[in-house]
Amino acid sequence: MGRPPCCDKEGVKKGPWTPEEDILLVSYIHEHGPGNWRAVPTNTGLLRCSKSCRLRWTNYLRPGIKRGNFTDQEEKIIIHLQTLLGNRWAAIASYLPQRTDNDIKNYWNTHLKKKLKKFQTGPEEHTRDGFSASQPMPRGQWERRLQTDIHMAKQALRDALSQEKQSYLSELKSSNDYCSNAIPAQSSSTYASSTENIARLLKGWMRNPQNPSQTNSAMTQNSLNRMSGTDSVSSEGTPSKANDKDQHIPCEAFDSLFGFESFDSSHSDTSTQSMSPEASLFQDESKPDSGDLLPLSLLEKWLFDEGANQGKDFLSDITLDDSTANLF
DNA sequence: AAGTATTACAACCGCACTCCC
DNA sequence: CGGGAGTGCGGTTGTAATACT
Repeated sequence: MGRPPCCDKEGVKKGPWTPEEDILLVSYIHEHGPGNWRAVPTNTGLLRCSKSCRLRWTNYLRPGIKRGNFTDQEEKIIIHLQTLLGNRWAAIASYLPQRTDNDIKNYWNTHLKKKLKKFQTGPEEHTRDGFSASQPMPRGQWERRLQTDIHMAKQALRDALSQEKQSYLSELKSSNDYCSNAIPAQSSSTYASSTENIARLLKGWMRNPQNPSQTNSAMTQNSLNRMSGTDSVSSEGTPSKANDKDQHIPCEAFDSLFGFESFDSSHSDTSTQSMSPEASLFQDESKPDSGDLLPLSLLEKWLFDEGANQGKDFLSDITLDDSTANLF
């Protein structure tokens, strides 16, 4: 007898989430916290399977998610880690706390794969020592590999870190001003946390609740995104341009609606200490160490930690450049 | 301007793993 | 210890948006 489906196939809605569903889900999680996904559809009245709810939360609604373009820095890190870990997107994502594994996976499949192919005109995709990305090694094996390869990882990542640190830091700094200031014009990479997603979503939704094109179930996620940005209409009714999409988004919109402080990653530099309990809860639920640490320093910390585990000679191996060293 | 191809990404599916009874 | 439930993860698909002809 096979395993029963995670939910009844009948009466379960599929496809893009509507703003109403998002709001239901977010408010439920706000109240009860994430987890026990099985109970979510029942308790919220959502006609979604528990899995779908979890996915929606972890991939889109969860606080601290950075969306939009990947920076060169992130690209390099992903490439390095993919080389080391294979398609272990969750593992890779854990070193890019603001990105979801799904996001990274998509980005790899749509961008990086092609990019690498351009450079690797050779036969099989990479295979440093015979392991192909399409044939990931067993877990125990790759962990052992990872340990033995830590030196190489360190080297590769250090290269990426030292090259990109400055630009990355300035970018992070910019993103930290997100709520209080307009997003910098140079920001081709959009930082749209779930807070903004929902806030914008609500803004548009409440402004035009009768607009069937925006509120009915046919509304797609993409249209949601547009509502939150490209296609959004300012309070004066002037359509905003795509490039303006991240400007002046008040985090307070969401806060006031749900009654808790913004758990947006843009406030992450203030750390969970200053967060509301709810926000902390969300942060805790998020990926390990998510949000509160610079992804970059997280990575470096990882390197150091790994190094510490590897043995004392590891650290002596590291010759960080000045800018990197100053981080600590 | 219209049709077609390509790209991007949200969401789904199914297997694997962990935990609890 | 075994089995079931819940969850995590990676691969894949569907479709809207965009680019190209």
